[in-house]
Amino acid sequence: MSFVEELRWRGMLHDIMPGTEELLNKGMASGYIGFDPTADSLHVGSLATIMTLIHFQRAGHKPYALVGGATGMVGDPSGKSAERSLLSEDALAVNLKGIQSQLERFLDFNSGENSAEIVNNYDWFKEFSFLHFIRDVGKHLTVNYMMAKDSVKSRLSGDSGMSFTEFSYQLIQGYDFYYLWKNKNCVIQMGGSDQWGNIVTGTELIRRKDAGEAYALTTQLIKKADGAKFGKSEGGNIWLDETKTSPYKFYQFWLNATDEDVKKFIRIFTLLDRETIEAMEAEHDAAPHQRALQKTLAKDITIRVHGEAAYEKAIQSSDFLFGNTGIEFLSELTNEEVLGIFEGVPNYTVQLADMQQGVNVLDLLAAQTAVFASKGEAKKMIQGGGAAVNKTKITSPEATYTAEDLINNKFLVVQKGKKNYFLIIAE
RNA sequence: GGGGGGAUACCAGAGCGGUCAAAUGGGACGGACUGUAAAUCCGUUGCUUCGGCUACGAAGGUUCGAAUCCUUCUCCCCCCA
Repeated sequence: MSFVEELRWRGMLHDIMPGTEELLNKGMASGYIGFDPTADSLHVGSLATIMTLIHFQRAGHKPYALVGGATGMVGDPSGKSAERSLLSEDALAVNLKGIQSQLERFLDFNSGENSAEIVNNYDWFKEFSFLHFIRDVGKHLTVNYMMAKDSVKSRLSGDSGMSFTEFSYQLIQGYDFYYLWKNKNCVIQMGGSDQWGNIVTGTELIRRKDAGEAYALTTQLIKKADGAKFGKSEGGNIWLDETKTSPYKFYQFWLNATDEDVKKFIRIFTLLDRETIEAMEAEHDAAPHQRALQKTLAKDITIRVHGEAAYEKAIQSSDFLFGNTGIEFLSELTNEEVLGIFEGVPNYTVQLADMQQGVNVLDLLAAQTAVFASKGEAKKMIQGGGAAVNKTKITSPEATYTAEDLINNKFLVVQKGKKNYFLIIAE
């Protein structure tokens, strides 16, 4: 199946420039996607564009992943309603490194002529002087053209204005495309649908500067069925970096996808073929409570991002935390095994001596640990029946816990709501 | 340069001298139901040693008492030139 057909049935395709499909069907082509170094890790939102690159390579084309060492210094105004603050160059360097090492996990860098490559646009911008840039690049595009872009238009009509720096962003990204086209024979740029304007500036530059042909393709922005932004959970982003989002939490994020979303996600985020997915959907509809789709989705992505071992651990933790296993189960484990199960679950340390004296729940959960932000919140939550210790609901804000309650004389398992677990370690 | 309007909790937005820790809606969080779904319903949404304390753009002032009135400042919007 061709690359474009693949994206199409998976529901990933958003927009494609005429001629793109024909070109790709003629044989191997090179294409790229840029990644913004706005943080030191990619998140699940970037995963969709990574999948695009993976499909691109699997279809026999040569993928380039561009990390934006130069563009990151300017800041993409697309989708932003206000001027962004600039990242320091130090922070940028850290971010670039983090993102680059993550990208390396997903693509095949050893597959002959269509091996993936990672490039950094800082490499061709660092020696490019401002004067040469405005002569060689800026001269080819009119301000009128640049102002017609949505990302610029919306800012000009808004209240916050737009700096020259951000206005010029599209030229920088446009030149990236030109550079890769010229030097790496890169004929297509891909990206999320919000990147269409920037990408087309590139094809336009290539046309006007060298009368060359280049192509563009964008993918659907992922939204949840209820319209909410994809990739957030309990107030935080879901990152690919295991120190920012533990594999357990990562696994849980996918496992909790709604029935409606999961059918979309499994097409976008896994490489399973159409027959397999459709068969699985039928199975899911017959027994939705088994959540076969969610489990498959979560497994597939967790393994791809964090590896088999991390997945096994996530399963083990999930089985204990959400399965029928009673709290007694923990007493049969060694301390190391308990810690293993709770790896990725936030934990706090308290004094064993205090526990021997007995500690009031509010002090325990809001003062000695940060399970709750304040005693008031803890109190309300307990009164609302939303907190539990060792899988047993806390009945009153006056309750006291002692060393007697510790499992293995060391652990206390705390739940805030049904899904948020905390481990308290007494030592 | 002249004239007018505005700034309230995560967001939107009421309140215009005491009954205001501040209506209402959204969001977020929790509970029930369930499948660790969706929908629905219910509850919570400043801190507290529960005596109070800090809060309505900032700083002062009037008053027994201010989110509400006055002064100055900062920022935003609109109209005229």
